Amino acid sequence: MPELPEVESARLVLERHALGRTIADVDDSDTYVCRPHLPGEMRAALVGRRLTEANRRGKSMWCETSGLHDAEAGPTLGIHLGMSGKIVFVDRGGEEIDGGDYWQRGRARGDHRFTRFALRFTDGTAVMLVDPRRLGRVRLDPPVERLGPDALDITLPQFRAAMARGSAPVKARLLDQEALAGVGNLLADEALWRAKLNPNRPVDELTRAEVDRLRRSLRAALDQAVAGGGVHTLSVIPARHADGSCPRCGARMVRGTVGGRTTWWCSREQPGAALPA
DNA sequence: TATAGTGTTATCGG
DNA sequence: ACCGATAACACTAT
Repeated sequence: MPELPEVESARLVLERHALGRTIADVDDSDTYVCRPHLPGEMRAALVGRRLTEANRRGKSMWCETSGLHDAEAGPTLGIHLGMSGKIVFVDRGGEEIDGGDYWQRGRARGDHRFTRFALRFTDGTAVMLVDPRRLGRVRLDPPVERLGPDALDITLPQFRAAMARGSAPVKARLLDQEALAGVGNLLADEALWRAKLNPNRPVDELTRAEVDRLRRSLRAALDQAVAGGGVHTLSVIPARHADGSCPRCGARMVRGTVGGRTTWWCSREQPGAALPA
């Protein structure tokens, strides 16, 4: 599902099409995705306004809105894609003309069965959140202040600080959105594989050189995935299966659970392994 | 029919 | 209170 690169693709869909159009109607009837709002609450807050900015930090997006009648700006619209969310833009005829294709798996273009939220504009176009699993979220004035630095912007000192606390496995720390924002399960495996670090290594046992190497690897993985439009374009992802082998050295890939998530690593290049029972 | 899953968060135990 | 591990969430694809 969406990690930073996919969310950036979704943000660009909003930026290309949703900014500047006037909101005519809002479908906020899914009370699970739109919690804690009541149905109609977001519609009442947004109709007549325009989206003026599409922002992102880690996997969270938020849009600023215009004021009504030259008044001050409106509320902030927060969007999180969860595990299966996609942002899709459709034209006046309901034809899908952008979005969604950054992650085609399990969904045909134009399949809007799982639309959970939508903004319809005065010109008849619309943006929608298509999210089969409904783990995505849309809300007003979302809390984003708890997120750590965006993984694309994080400086070396900030990255060192993010890895400096506690003794969790390094992969668990990479996934901690309060430490740094944007890294998901696949990106974490890729960065660790590139840095040749075992995902179970406790952060407090990493050398400074290893931490710095990890940041370079993460940066390279992010750049590749953002350019390619998604984490599915990363190198080690195709090897995450039962008889997968390391794309670099050919050794068998090993599967385990780290930080509560399914994790794959190279048995030869990422040694160190399982913590003693 | 049973299971895994690209994310987040409440809850529990140390 | 801090930290880390786990379950739960909702639902589809395999």
